[in-house]
Amino acid sequence: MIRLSTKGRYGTRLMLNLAQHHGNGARAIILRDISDEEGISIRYLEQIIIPLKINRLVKSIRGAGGGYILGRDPSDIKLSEILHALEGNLFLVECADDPNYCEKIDTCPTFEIWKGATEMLKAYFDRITLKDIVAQAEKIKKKARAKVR
Amino acid sequence: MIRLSTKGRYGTRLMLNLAQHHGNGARAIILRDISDEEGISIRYLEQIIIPLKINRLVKSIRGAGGGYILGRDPSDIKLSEILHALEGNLFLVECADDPNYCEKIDTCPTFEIWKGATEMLKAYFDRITLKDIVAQAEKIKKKARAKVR
DNA sequence: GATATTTCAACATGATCTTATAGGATTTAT
DNA sequence: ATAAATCCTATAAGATCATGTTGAAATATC
Repeated sequence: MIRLSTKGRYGTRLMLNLAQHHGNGARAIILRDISDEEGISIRYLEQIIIPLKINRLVKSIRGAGGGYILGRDPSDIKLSEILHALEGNLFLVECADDPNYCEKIDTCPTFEIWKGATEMLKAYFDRITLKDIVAQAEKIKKKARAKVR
Repeated sequence: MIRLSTKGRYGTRLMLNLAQHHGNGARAIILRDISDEEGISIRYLEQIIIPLKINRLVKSIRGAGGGYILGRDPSDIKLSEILHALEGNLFLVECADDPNYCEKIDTCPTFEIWKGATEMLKAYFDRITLKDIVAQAEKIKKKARAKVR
């Protein structure tokens, strides 16, 4: 299967949630709230946020009144960075990542194909920032409200 | 991880191998030979070839002297078809495939992003035929020979 | 200083998927 | 009849996914 893992999907929603609460001195967000809003267990969120913290995409504030905030402005965080932190690298095949993975790499007719697909995917996720996703969310919300009226 | 499974990779090499032996009344290829050439166990190849057979990308000939041949001409077999047979759908996320997978789908700001990536991947694999991969393999072989001289 | 809140860390567990191997049944050319 | 193949089913190791448990460390607030 070519499938984005739950880590990547849940982590993106986690970051989106933080981005939506981001801005002018807003307080830190606790995982409990994200868990409730996104329907993901706290335990799993705790695991997912570790690589995001290591890659400085989020900052943690310990103790009472603590929580998490974005490490940078949403306009400065690319989706490719989020996925890279969570999924390791985005390579579709092992051999595009590790040259020693397969000794046939120099004569493999399929190598270039997988590599090309990988680069295309990466470029796609490079073009999308957290700010874009927040805007997309706003758009959807507006549409939903318009429908109700 | 976004990763192509071994089924997809091995299956593509299997099909490439058949394509390289394809043409004017060539006899059927047995898995034993593909196993030796590609370094993949026969038992595993047997499993991989089942969906290829179901999707009529290969034809099987049972009994002694039997083996496998391509179901159609290499120029008429798209890589996307091979991967679709082996990987189910190429959808990067479950929800792009199954509308009932997640009830938030209508309001999910990330849905369109994953869907877009999926469509881009599919279009990429749609443009590549088995014939193209055979040509690529020829090119690599020529280069290797030139190097030796 | 005591308490409550929250992150942080190290495991453990079960479910499911992926990867790979194995044994034997069936079909067919010779 | 025999040998050469595909075909079918089972199974096991390992990885991933998701939750749970226990508790330590940090910090705001009373």
